[in-house]
Amino acid sequence: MKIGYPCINRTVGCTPNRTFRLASYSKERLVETIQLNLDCLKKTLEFNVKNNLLFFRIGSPLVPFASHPVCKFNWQKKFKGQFKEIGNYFKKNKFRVNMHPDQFVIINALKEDIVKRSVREIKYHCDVLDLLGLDESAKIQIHVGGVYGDKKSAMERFIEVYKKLPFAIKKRLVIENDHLSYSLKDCLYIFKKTEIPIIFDFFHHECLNNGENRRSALIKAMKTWKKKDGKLMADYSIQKKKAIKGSHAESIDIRKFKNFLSDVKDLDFDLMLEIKDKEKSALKAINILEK
DNA sequence: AGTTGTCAAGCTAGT
DNA sequence: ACTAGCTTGACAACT
Repeated sequence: MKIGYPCINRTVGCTPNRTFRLASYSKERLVETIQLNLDCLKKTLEFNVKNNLLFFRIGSPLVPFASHPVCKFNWQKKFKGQFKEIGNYFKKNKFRVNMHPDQFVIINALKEDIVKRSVREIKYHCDVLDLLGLDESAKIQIHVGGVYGDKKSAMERFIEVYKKLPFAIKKRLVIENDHLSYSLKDCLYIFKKTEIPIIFDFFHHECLNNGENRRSALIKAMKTWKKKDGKLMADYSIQKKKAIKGSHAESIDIRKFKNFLSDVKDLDFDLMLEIKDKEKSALKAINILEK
């Protein structure tokens, strides 16, 4: 099992998610920001290697406005060498990598324009992973979304849109069970029609399920990952106290985490800790795992 | 230097 | 009607 945390490290003193306002867009600003983000990404990865945190989620703003019409600059070409270098670092250290596009990405939206922009945005995420030279086990996770009061139709729309996506996207796209609309069971239905792998979110499963315990649910989700997809990816979090259902806790609860591990650690999968204090909790988790 | 309102994009549940 | 929350922060203008 590899353990990781998403997008940003609070210790290294920089962020790989710098961006800027659309109003101040310029090619120069874009190039400058991408450079700073790549530099920080490298620094973050070095921290992770040192601490054996080998599952990492790259933040979407790595290349700001990449899928926006304002961006006409060929950043892919300009930064090709640096992406390759970071990709080699990922590979050398056997990292598991994923990305998670924003909530605006809804490929089964009713408005054609939203669908189009969503696909563009996913394509950008693919470009990043492709430029890094990562294989099909590097995934892009999205929620099914697009309910608009009729989940059944939304699922059918998702299936139809997914079928027509280019292979470059299909090979990386995975769906995540969410805490409001799509349970594991719903995702399994979509899997049956599309063979899209399911990222299993333990916390969301606690919020929305059909009575399966977490171990048996995890096993069901694991079966949706083929060999070329790599091991199942899972998200882990716990409820933040005195906050609305679904908000993520500030830090890991050691007792709960040990209990969690004892349930599932004999099963081989990679675990992303979606906890607000990021690497701080990830370090606690890896220590518990390695003990 | 520190604080605060706002930022490309959507949706849902809760108030 | 409005906002918090989502994986979530960071920018930029103002004090």
